[in-house]
Amino acid sequence: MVASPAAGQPVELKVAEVHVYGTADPAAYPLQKKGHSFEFLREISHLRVRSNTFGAAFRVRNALAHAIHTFFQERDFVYVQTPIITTSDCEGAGAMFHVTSLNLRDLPRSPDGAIDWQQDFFGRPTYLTVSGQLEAETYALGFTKVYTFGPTFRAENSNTPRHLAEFWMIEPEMAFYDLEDNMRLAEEFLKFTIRYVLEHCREDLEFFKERVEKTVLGTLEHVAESTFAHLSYTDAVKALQDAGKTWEFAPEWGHDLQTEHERFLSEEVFKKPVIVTDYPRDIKPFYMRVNDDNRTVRAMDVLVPRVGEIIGGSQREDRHDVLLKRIRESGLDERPYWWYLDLRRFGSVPHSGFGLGMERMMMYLTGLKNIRDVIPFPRTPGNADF
RNA sequence: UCCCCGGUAGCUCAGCCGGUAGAGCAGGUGGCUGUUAACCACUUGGUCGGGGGUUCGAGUCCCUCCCGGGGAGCCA
Repeated sequence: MVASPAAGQPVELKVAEVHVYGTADPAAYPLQKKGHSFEFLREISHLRVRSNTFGAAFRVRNALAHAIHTFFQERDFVYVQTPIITTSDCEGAGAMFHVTSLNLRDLPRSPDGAIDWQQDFFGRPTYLTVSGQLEAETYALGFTKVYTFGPTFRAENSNTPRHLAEFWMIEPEMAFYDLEDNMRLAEEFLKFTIRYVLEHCREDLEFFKERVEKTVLGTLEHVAESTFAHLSYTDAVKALQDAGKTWEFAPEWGHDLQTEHERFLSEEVFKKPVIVTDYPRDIKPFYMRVNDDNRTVRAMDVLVPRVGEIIGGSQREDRHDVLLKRIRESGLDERPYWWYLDLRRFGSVPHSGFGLGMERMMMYLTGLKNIRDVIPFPRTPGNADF
């Protein structure tokens, strides 16, 4: 390596010997010395990592993973590996993938013609997990503070730039935390990981600012120092109704917030992350703690500009009788939840937690607009190549 | 899954009212060159996403399927 006389570079290599390990036919090699579309590069996911954008993206992803563990480990959380194969067939988070070792061309049948799952590997229907939350709760009641960080699966036929069939989720769960503690942790967590990436991936973030999304660096620096906005679902609906805007779907108490509503709140009203709390009971899952008004639950969604919902969490229902009632109200069979209900029979305590999609966070950090570009090998309906 | 837009050379695209295809880049050859997504000249390269239909004739019009993008729903 010697000083370079050329402009724009401080040093250059003075090569003594060159050994070619593997050649690449230039007529067949798909990567060129020019900008390629992300759609094209996605078709060659095994080669796109050699490009500058994806090199930067996956360095940031690595730093984010490190930041996640660092944040929780520094705060005495215990890392729990929850199961990937599960028998809970309705955790309330969407369609699931079946896991089976049965011969699909010759399925065993019971006398009434239904599939005889007793002959399957686990002796009953099993699925890929959609969430480790329920299992994480059991460990939170043993260790006080835990977190999961692993893959989750959704068999939804979602075709959007924000959904994957296989994605990585972070789910902290804390005993003795109420919703306010939960929100505090979520905000601290987001700021910590942002600061970590700002500090360790400066060059890559500059690259994203220049080539992908010019607001990304400024937004991150701003968010790392700002205080998140808070408002209740009820106030959010009121604010939307009073906004003097024409909506495709009119905001109305009892209906879930639409994407256009969430974007309006985070991008136009507050221009920073917003935490919306206390959603109507009837549009949220059974495990969220019912408020004293009996109409709302202790839920919270963190909405960020550009990405939308990045975190969903709640204080959990810790009262056995209320939880059982809610499971039944939701039309679920309580029997598979016997162990979950046991947590409320044997030393129940208030506890809370949230789920954060790693890829959503990646989109926020990099400014990349398609979730398929922030995971090495994206799985989406009709696509499981590589 | 629903709505909208798209699929033409390896890549990015043009192709008008239907008359059987072009550019830039890449590749090849030669030249030039302290280059940075170099420059000059020449040049190879196409089942126009698949199938069906209308027509004397379809990249172009119609039907259908597949794939991609955007929006919506589901959510993280």
